[in-house]
Amino acid sequence: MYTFKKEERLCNKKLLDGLFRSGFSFLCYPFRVSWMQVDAALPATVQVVFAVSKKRYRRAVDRNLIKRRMRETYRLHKQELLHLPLHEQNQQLVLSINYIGKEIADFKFMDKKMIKLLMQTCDQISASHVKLV
RNA sequence: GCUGCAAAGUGUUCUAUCGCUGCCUGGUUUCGGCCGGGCGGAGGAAAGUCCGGGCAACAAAGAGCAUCCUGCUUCUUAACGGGAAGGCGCCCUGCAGCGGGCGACAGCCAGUGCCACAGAAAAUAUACCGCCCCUCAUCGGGUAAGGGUGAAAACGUGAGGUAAGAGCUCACGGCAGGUACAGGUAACUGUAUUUGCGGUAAACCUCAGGAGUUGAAAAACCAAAUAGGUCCCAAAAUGGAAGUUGCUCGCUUCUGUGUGCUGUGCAAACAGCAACGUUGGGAUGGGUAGGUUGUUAGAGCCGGUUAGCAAUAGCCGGUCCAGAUUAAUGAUAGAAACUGCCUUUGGGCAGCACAAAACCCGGCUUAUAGUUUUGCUGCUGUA
Repeated sequence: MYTFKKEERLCNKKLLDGLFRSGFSFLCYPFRVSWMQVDAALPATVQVVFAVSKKRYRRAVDRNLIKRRMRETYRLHKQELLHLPLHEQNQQLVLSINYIGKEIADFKFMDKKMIKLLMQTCDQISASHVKLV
């Protein structure tokens, strides 16, 4: 349920390249999201990657803190907001979430934004699906 | 007691819920998994990547030259540009000692160069003022005692000496080199004697010692997939159209097909040969992505003991202590320490440093809230 194992992380280099080259993207401050639907079988319904700019945050301690908060908020909400709708539509997704905020946000703020982000993603996917059909 | 400096040590803790990662392990299974349990899981600097080593691959007869690095001595070590002890110089300090701090601290008596501005002159003294001699005077000659300049002025003071002067001579003193003796493993120190007297080697250089190159994205291995390379074997045609047949295969006819060479022919063209290409099969070594090893039992850590002034080393006993790889070591809530501020002495509010392993060690450097210990400077109080 609230797990976040290796299968749910995006490690495949080819998929990553494809995501950044031809995926869709939108902004949901303080995050920037890129996503792409995948036909080939994945080990999990959604594979995700979190990123924080090294240019913006010089110290490794800060980057770690942001990534951990992002991961935690994603972990708590992904099941009901992302996995269930996708499962109904029989879709698979790769996702990247970039942190672009200028300051280190606290947990509550990130939590709120992550819920919004996930819902927005779902909307976009179903919209594109309808368009294709 | 306070303050400052230096050195050494320490670098918040606990509970609940939900997770991540490594190892061990129980049950179940349709052998894909599923449900559990236990034990570990960032640092003193993990940082900067500045030195040194292990390890790995490649290179390599030996010697010299070049280039780069190091530079008081002895010791320590796997090694070092690190460390320890000692020597010398400078500073704290007006002198000496104690104590503390700092020092690229080998050689300008091998050679070459450089020394801004000012100043007459910055090094075999081209003499500005001055002094002395000669002269009626100028010119000329001697002179580094004095003036002024400068970061630095021809070793300092006194005497002799002289026309005036000058280490020219002498006495005392300063610094440097040589020699002898004494002490010390040595750097060096002391005494005697002798020779000399600007600085600069983070100037070239000289001397002594050292350095192969590249780094875990090193390197070794694994079975598949994809595209292409090379080699071998086989097929000689192949595409299109028409006919034959109920249809397909097959067969027949017509037509098109790159390069080179040879032959026939005036030419178009035809025939033959060659490799290349085409199709199918096989082999091969490399690249990409993936996985495993390398990769955490080590110059390890803790305690004791022996040797040593110490760095350090030996011996004995105990112990196993992170291992990620788009990169784990967390999030939330509550409580307790600690530090400020407020206070109605119940408490309330705020803060809690610097900073994240990436093959592994030894150092150095830099960052660091608090707090503990030791030493020292300064101030103040008491006896």
